Amino acid sequence: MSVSIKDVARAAGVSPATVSRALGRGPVSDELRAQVEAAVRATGYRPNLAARRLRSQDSGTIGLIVADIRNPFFTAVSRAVEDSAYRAGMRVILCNTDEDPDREASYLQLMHEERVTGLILAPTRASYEQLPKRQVDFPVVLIDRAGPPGLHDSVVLDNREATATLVAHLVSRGYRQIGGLFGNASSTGAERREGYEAAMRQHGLTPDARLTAPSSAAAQREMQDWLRAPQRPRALLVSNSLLLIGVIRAARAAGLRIPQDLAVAGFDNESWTELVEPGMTVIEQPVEDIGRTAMSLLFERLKTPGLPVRKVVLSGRCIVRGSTDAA
Amino acid sequence: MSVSIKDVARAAGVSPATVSRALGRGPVSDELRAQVEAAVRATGYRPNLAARRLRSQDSGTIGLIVADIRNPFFTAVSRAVEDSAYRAGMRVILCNTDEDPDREASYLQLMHEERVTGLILAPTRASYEQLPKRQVDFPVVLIDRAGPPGLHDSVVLDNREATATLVAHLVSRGYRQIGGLFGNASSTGAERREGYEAAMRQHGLTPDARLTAPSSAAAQREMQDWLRAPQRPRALLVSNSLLLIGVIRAARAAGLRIPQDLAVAGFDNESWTELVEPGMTVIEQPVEDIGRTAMSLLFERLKTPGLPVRKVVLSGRCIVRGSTDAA
DNA sequence: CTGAAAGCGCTTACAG
DNA sequence: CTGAAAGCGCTTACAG
Repeated sequence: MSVSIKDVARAAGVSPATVSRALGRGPVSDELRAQVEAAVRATGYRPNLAARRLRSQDSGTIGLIVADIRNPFFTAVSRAVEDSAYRAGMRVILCNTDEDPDREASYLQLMHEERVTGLILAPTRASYEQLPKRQVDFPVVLIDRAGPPGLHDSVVLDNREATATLVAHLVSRGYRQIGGLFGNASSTGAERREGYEAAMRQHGLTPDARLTAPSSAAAQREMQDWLRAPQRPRALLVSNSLLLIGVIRAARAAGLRIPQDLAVAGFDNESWTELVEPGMTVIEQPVEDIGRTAMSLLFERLKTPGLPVRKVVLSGRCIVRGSTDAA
Repeated sequence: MSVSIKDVARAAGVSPATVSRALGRGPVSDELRAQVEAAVRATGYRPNLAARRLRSQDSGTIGLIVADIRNPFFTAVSRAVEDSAYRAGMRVILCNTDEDPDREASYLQLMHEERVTGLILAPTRASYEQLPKRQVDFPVVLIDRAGPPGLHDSVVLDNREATATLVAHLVSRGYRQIGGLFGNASSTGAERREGYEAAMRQHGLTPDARLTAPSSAAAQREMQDWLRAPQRPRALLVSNSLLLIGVIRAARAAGLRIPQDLAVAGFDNESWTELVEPGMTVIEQPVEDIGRTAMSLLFERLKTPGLPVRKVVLSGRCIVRGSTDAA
């Protein structure tokens, strides 16, 4: 069937061991190396990674489990992770849980079966309590969502700071009836909600938070009635860009203009948030940094397993646009 | 280190072969099966996929090489492919070329080293001529972009029909100076350009096509001068959603209102194309179908290698919105 | 620097 | 139905 290292060895007139060394970093004379390289070209040989991994006991693979690849935040983080891995000569296995704990559990199992070198994980909210119980044979770095303290390295946004910034911004623009819409499937939604509520109280205002399944459609449904209620919010803080789409749709369906009738502030600086009139005020997350930092934490832990658990908290950047400026 | 099948065998009081059979589809008595399952639980055993693949000569893996995972079209197709694969009990290796032929070549090599069962590929334009020369050990299905005729199965959009539809729509709205902006990195961009030019001539109009690197920023740069030229187009056909973002930005920078000063029609029904005022007229691609069909073609070819080469051409759906309605 | 040999963890004919 | 044995394609001590 496929060309093996033995075929190359035969063609080069050397032993399989020498072929292996010539392709890797082993000591081989220039003469034999040239013969091997010629034989590789002649035979079209490609090493079998399954065999290599089995023998070397090193998968050379990083696992990456994200919650929703449709969320551009995770797409961007994935790209950063893959770039880092590629540079380090490692492969990435990307899996998408869709916020489903069962799928997450099955992917976690897959990571073991693949014997990954390390794992970068955005855990579903339901898996939070499971994390300490689950024994893993490889280092784990949590992204976007922190787990139980002191368990795994993590890199997250400063959600408290970000929500405080948005609330302060809205208050400074004169808004007082500020509602909040948060995803119910992640600790991130929960943290942003807490940050929002704390900030509201600090300003002497009454928080008015709602939770929704993390999709545009669910968010739109949740907003439908709320925006038509007499006590509807005049401004809205929305915890991610998928929900934001639903909010905008609901506002339009209810005949509410942004920002005149309803101010809106969200998360993630997607291209479209600038294009949709009057421009959306958002917290921009340092997506590249999150991915890169996660890989750094992973590599450092692989090198020095005894390191204390580290939590890296990154700041977002508030981009003010027309959606919060009723003037 | 890790628990192996021998450890499970010892714990269950059976041979490794029996453990293997109990975990697979082999014939095992209910009694021994129960013992094995208990031993698996007790030991926390996870099969080593590298070993399994090496021995069984079956990677159980589908390769998926896309051109740009930031393009939501490919994100959506990827999800469909992964769903199909998951249901078939297969894994997917997702790689992203960023339209770089070198990266594509290196990923193609990776696919060989992983001994993938089959490959789904959106080839870069530069690789088009290489395709026939490249010998592959597994079936390949091309998506989004067809290769040389008769070489590989493929599933593509009917680009000619789609562009004809858009041109006819614009003409029916009274536009005659209709320009076209197309990506220069893919055969898709080229096909849409040809379709556009043919349709323009059919309507007795002069085509005015420009090419650009496939990013929002490049598109914006390309449009900058064009939109300020005296002979600027009054309507614009844009070949994907990334370019569309650049076009909208450039139009705004030039102070042109959509659609009053410039009508715009594009591809891919992203959420934001509805939200950005006055709504973008687009061709919606059947992304789910594309992914699913690609997997079907692959599985059918694996089952029946002798099948003739098939090209599945799917129709897009034209969604008319305000961006082409200056009325 | 080079080769012969062992072995990574599985699966699968081969006997029974 | 079950087990002993061979072997998938590599890499890596071990000798020389």
